[in-house]
Amino acid sequence: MDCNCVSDLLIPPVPALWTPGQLTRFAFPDWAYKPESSPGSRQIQLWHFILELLQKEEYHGVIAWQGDYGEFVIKDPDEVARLWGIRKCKPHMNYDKLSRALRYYYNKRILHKTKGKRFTYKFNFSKVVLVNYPILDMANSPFFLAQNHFNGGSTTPDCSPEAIQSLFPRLPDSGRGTSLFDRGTTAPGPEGDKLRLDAFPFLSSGAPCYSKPPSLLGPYPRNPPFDYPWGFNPYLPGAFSLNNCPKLPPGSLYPSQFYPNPLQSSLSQLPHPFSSLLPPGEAGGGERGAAGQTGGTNGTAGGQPVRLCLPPYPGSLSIGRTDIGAALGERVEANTPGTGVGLTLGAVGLGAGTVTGQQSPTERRGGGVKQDPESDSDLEITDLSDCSSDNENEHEFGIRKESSLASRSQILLDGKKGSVLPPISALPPPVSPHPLKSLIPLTPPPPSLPPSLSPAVALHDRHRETETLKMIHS
DNA sequence: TTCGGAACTC
DNA sequence: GAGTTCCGAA
Repeated sequence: MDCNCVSDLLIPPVPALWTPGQLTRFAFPDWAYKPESSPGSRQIQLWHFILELLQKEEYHGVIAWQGDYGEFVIKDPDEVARLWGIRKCKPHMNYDKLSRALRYYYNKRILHKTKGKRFTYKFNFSKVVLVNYPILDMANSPFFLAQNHFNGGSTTPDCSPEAIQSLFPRLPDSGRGTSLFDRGTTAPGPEGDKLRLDAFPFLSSGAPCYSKPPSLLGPYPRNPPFDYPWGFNPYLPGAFSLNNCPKLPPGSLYPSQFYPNPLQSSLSQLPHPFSSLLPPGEAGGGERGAAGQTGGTNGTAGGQPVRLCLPPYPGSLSIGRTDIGAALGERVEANTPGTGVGLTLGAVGLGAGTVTGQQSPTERRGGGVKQDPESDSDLEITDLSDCSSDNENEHEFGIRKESSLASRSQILLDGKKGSVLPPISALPPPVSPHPLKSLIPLTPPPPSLPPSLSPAVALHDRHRETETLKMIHS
């Protein structure tokens, strides 16, 4: 009898950038989570499954990103094995077998073990990328070589513009798409496939630019991995924001990415491919969006020069702010002259991990609450009653939905635990202060935009007023 | 706890 | 090919 337990399991792709409701610590390209990237969900590969779990907030108590970029820890090996067994209709799956399957990836260089850390593995995303999109020779890119543990990744990552550029042999010049490459309508063939930078949000993980990427979760330090001059802290909101990096409004505890509308409006200002981060129909949304689509003059309001606000990457990033910014700017400007781009923080995860005291898997086993029906991020674990053959213990497999909503409510609503949202100082650092992560124009928006629509604009105006007053006083 | 060989299934 | 299962070794 065929196993139908997961035959209908189709996990929708998730956006490359996370909304506040999708609190996660890393943003990986959506294809990395797509079950269709493997030959059918029924034959989902383990590493895809791992990514799925890692993606889902409700499983952060079971498996979660931790430590270096791409590194994850299996907090509950038995639970992960159980979920994997459910997925594969292998009721007798256990961690020993699961780990054997993970070890199977060692030789394939998709995973490797983090020595000295229990149940901790690390994705080799350069390999993963190659598996999915071999056209990107990332394995040979200095950008990724430095991250690659299999070629002596302890070397300082090469974050030079050339290294970064080596990842993107072709940059799009117009239009937007929904996949890794925009399929050029006028230029079929290799030149018609336009790489979407936004399909690689993980490039912004910071890992390639960090000798030691920021640690993320509970027991790990949350300070920036290195010191920044002038007290710059990339993990604070607005650290990369516009106009000499003014802070976000007081209520904005998180970078703009966590606010859908600001995100959209910000992205919509950007030239392609950054504007393509927005869903179709939204990229041009707002009064400032259209210019980005047309490669127009957005980002240069008032004729101000292009300015970039980049963190000074240490180590190999001797190029510092302006250099890499110029490199990026040049690339962007090649397509959209005069477009200013700035860099903002990567996604900050609020995850329900060790910080929030979420339910243990055992506790959640009794719950079975289907949470957030609107979310597309639920892992569809279905009954194994249809599982075939050796499922003599199939009664052990039930539908167990994790009630992450409850834990999320605790995070967000329980005043004792979080007071709506934890203070920014209590937040884990965002993972990716990398320039490619999210780019926001640094120049002020056109005056047509009511300040009420943009707290950042209001701040900017306030800042200008302050500057004016200072000038008057001086 | 981690590893890898070997046989095996699908 | 991609695991799964079993097992002994470190």
